[in-house]
Amino acid sequence: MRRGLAPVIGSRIEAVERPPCRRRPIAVSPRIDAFDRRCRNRIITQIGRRGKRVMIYLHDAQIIAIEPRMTGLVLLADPPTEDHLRLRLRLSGGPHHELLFWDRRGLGTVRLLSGEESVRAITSRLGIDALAVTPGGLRDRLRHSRRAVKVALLDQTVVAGIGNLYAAEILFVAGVDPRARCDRLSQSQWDRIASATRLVLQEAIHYEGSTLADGTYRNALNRQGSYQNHHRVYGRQGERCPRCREAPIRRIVQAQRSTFFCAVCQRKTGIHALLRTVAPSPSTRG
DNA sequence: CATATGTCCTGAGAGC
DNA sequence: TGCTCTCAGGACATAT
Repeated sequence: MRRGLAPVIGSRIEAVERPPCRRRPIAVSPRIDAFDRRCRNRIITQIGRRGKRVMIYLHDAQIIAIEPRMTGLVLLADPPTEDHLRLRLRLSGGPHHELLFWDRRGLGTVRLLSGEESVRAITSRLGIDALAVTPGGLRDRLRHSRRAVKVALLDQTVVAGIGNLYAAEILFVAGVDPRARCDRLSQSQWDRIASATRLVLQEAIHYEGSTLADGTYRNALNRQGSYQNHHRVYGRQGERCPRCREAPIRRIVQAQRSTFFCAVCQRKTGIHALLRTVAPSPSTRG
């Protein structure tokens, strides 16, 4: 999302409005009239990101913080439907005349922050950024936690930026059982989790995200991502594991969220986990 | 303090 | 066909 918004750097905000929407009005703060007044005639100087939040920096040190949550989209193109259009920033002086926030389920939020202090207030609870995780950073924070590692990876105060889909993919690539307690993980497992986190997220960014069966996720130009075609385990319960090509991918529920994994390739301990670190097995089949 | 649960929301799909 | 029910999961508030 952040990358897709780069074209509006340098544009001027002419107005902020809430389009007519039959659904519940979006949660904006401050209220829309103050939001509009404080944004008018400001120049967008940079687009940033803190965890999963998109940050639009204005020239007077204000910042628009967008939290898309499940179904929120930030768009420079026409939205999928007019019905769920929640917020419109009218722009001038650049290639796009509007920046939209569209949200089918309406869980997302948009906040206007004044300066670094309020940014800190809103982001101070975020952990290390997912694209910058280190094995030591993860281990220091979680080595005494009794939680299942998959649940801990979803905690944004531990690592900021991993969602449910990516937690499953990361642990599969790392070869770690999602049910394993954090306080039972070895240094080598933390190493693999950290590198798998960076690998999976960089892949996902390369393919512009995952547009799942509900078709919701789109980039800033309303185009689908293609990372769903590269998912190793997410949503693939019952299919054979892409690594061992034998065991079926299993679906379980942890903390009210679906988890997908291979019970053979993601064992807590044992010879399989040890062998895996030595040589990533080439398939002898197929 | 650490961890778990309830809450919000809409559309899709199941079951009858 | 149309109704009711369940589920998906982000972050935060509240409970244990």
